[in-house]
Amino acid sequence: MSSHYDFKSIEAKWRDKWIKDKTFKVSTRPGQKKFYLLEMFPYPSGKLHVGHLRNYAIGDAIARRKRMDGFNVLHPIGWDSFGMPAENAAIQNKTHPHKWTVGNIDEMRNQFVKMGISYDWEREVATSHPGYYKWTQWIFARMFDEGVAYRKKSFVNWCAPCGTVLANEQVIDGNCWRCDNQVVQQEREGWFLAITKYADDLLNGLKELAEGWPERVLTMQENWIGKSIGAEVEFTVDGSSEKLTVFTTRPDTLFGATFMALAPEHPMARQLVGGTGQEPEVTAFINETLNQDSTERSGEGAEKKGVFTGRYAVNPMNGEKIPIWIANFVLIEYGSGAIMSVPAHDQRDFEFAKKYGIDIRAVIVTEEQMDGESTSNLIEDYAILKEAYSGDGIMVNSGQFSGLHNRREGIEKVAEYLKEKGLGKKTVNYRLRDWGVSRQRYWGSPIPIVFCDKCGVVRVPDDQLPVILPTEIEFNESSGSPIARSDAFIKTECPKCGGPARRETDTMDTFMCSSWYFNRYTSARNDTAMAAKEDLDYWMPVDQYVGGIEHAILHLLYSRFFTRFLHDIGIAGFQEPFKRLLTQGMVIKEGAKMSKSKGNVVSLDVMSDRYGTDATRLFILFAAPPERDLEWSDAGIEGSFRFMGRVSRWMEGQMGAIKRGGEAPAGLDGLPREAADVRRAVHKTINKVNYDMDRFGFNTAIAAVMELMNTIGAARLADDPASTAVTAEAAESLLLMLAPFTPHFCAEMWERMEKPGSIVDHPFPTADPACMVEDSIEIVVQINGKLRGKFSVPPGASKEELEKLALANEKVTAHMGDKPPRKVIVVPGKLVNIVV
RNA sequence: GCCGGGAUGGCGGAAUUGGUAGACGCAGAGGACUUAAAAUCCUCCGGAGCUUAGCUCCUCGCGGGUUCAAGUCCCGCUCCCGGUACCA
Repeated sequence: MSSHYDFKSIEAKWRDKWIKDKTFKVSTRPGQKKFYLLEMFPYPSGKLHVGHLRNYAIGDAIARRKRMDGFNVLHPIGWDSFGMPAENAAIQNKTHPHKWTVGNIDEMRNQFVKMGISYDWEREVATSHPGYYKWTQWIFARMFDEGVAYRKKSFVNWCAPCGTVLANEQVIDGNCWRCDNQVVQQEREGWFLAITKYADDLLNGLKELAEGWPERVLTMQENWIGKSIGAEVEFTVDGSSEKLTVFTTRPDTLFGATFMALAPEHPMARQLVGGTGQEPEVTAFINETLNQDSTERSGEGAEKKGVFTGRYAVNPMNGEKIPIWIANFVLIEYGSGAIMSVPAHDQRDFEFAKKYGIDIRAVIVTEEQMDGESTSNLIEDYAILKEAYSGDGIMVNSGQFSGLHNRREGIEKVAEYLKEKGLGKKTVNYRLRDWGVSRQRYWGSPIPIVFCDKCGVVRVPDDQLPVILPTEIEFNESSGSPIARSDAFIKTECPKCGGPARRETDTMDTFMCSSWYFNRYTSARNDTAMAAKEDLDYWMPVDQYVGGIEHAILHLLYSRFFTRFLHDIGIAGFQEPFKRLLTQGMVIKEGAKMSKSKGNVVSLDVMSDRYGTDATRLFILFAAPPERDLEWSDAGIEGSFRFMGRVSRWMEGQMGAIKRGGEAPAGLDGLPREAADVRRAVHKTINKVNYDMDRFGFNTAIAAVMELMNTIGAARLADDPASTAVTAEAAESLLLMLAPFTPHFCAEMWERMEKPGSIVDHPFPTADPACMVEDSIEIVVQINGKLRGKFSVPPGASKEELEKLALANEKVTAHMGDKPPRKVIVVPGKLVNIVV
C-alpha cells in the first residue's frame, strides 16, 4: 500500500477540520437561492453498513455540488429513534431502550462523521427526545381538536409477537412489516387519524408531483388510495322497514342482480335471520368465518362460501325479491359491507351463483351479439358458460333502460333515476382506510390524552406538553408495556375538573414521528413552536428528497397527509413536503438485500479502513445508476481505489507545473497540439459531468472523469507556459469534479496545490465552448446502413463536400462495385449513408 | 388478474434527439520492472468464419413492422423484478 496516498491521515485531518470549523453549518446568505436536500433519516439500529452508505453518498454528492454552485444548502440528519427493535434489544440484553438507542446514535453519528457527509450537526434531531416529541404530541393535539384524531372500536390488525396493533400500510402480504409473523383481526378500541378525509386531496396532489417524483411511486400511491366512482343503492328488506345499502360501480347492471350478499361482520347479519329458522346455520357460518385468519379467508384461491339468511330484499328497479345471503368474500371494510350480486357480469358473483344454484341473468350483451337475431336465450347461455362477462355493451332485460350503451349512457341514466326516486345516489369509495395509530408498546411517544370518569376523554393542554415517557421504569420480559403497569404514570389529575384521571397508556405509531421531522430541521432548537414560521417559509418544501423505495406508500403518504393537515390549520404555507424524490435502489449481496437480519452485511468500517471512505463512496456511486439495485462487489471497490491512486500519483508528479500554473490563453488557439487536445478533453468532460450530475447520473459522471484521467495521464505536455497552464487547469478541474464524491482527498490535494480558499466552497467548473472546438471530426460512411468506411474532415464541411469525399473513399468504391448510388443521405458532422 | 419497471460481453454497466453497439470499471490472458512477491506500467479481451498484416458475417430476450438507418419508434410474444388484489 506504500505507493498509495495516505488516505487514513488525510481523511482524519479533514473530517476533524470540518467539525472544528463547522464548515457545514447552514447559512442563509441573502441573494443566494436556498436548496433543501434531505436523505430519509435512519433508525438507529446499530452500526451502518455499506448498504446504508448508498443513501448518504448520493445525498452528499448532490448537497456538495449545490453548495459549490452557490446555494444556501440545508443538509441535516437525525434519528427516527422510537420503535420496537429498541424494546426487543433491551429485553434481550437486559438494558433499557433509551440507553440502547442513545448508544447506537453515538456510534452511528461517529460513522457519519467518519464518512465526511456534509451535515450541519447543530440541527440534529431525535424523535425520542422530549424536545422533539413535545411537538409530535402538539400536532396530535391539533388533530384531536380538529376531529382528525379520534377514538373508535373496530376490527384491527393485531400482531401477537409484537403485542401491538398495526396500520393497514404495515401489513405486508398478511404479515407484520417488522417481524413478518401473521397478522390477525381483533376488535379493539384505539386512536385513528382521519387520513381518508384527505383521500381526494392526496390523490389530486400527485399531479403536482408528476415532474419530480418517479412514476412508479405515484402509481403505487394512486392504487393505494384506490378511488372508485359508483353509486349507493338502497334495498328494502321484504316484510320489514329495514333498509340495506350497497355500493356498486356498476349501477347499469342493477336489473341483473339476482341476490344480495352481506359480510359476516355486517351488523344486520344476525338480526335479519331472526325467526326464519336459518339461525343455526347462519350463526355457525359467521362464527367459523370470523375465526379464520386472513389468508385462509381471503388468500389466493380461497373458496367462496355463504349461507342463505331466509330473508329477501326488494330490487328498487323492478320490485323483484332477491334472496339475502351472508358470504365470506364480502368485506366489511369496503363500501357498506353489503353488495348486490350480478352473476352474469361479475366473476365472483358468478362463481357463487353457480355453486349455490342461484339465477344468472344477462343484462349486458356485446354490440356484436346485439346485431344477431335473438337475445332471448342469453340466460341459458350463461348457465353453461365458465365466466361472467364484465365488459361493456348494450343493456337488455333492463326495462326502460334497455337498448342503451351501458358505459356511454346507462350508468349515468340509472344513477340519475335512483337519485330522482330517492333510492340512491352517486358516491365515491376509497380503498384507503383511516390510520390506526395506537400502539400497545412502551418505546414511543405518549398520546397526550387522559380519561376522566366525569369529563370523559380529555386532551392534555398545550402548556403541559410534553407528556414525558418515564425512563426510570421497570423493564422486563412480562408482556405488555411497562407504562401500562405503572401507577406513577397512569394516575393523574383531569386537566378540566382536577379530579382523579388515568393517562392513555398506548403510544403513537412511530410513523407519526417521522411524518413531520423535515419541518423540524428548519428550526431544530425552537422551544416555542414546532418550527418558526419564517424558517418554514424559507426552507420548505424539501427540494430534493433521497430514500428507499420501500417507503413509497408508508412514510411518503403519511408525510403528505401531515403536511396537508398542517397547511389546513395555517402552520405550513405549502401542501406538498417533497418537491422532488429520488428513490435509490437496494444494495444486494448474495442475491438478497443487505441487512443485519439476513447476515450478509459488508462492514463500512472495514471498507473504509482498507480503502478509505472516499474510495468506498466513489465505488458505490460508480457501480450503478442510483435508482437501480446494486450488486456489491469487493473486487469492484479495488478499481475505485486504484483510480484514486492514479490521480494522486499524477498530481504529485505534476505538482511543479500545477503550482506554477499561469493563465491559459483564451480557447485553443496558439496551444501546442498536445496541450490543445488535453484542454479540449478537460472542457468536454466538464460539460458532460455537469449534464450527468443534473440528472443524477453519478456513474457516468465518474466514468467521464476516469476517462479524462486516462487521457491526461497519457499525454506528455511540454514545459512552455501555455502547456503548464493547461496542466494546472486540468488538475484543478479534475479535483473540482471529484469533490462531491471524494471530498477528503480533493480537499487535501487542493491544499497541496496551494490553492486559496476551501474547495468545498469553490464554484463547480463550467465548460468553455471555445475550448471544446474540434479541429477535425470523423465522418462515418455507411452503405445501406452498414458501416463501410471513415474519414476525417474539418468541422463545418458542407453536405456536398461530405458526399463527394464519401463517394471517393476507397473502401466505399470497393464495396459499391459498379452499382450506382440511388440515394445519398448526409448528416453533417456525423455520417454519410449511401443507398444502392 | 391488474398496474409499474426491466432484459445489452464472463460480470457491473455505457450509448443526450433513431446515426460507428459494448464507454468506464471488474474479472481473465500475455508482457515489462523485481532474487521473489506486492504495487505499478504496457498489450489483448462479444461470437463465428476465411484465401488471417486483413476481410466477411452474426450479435442488444423472441417474432414481425416503420425507416436510407432501430438497443432506441410501432405491433405481437417470452421471461424476470417490484407493487397490488375476492375493493363489488
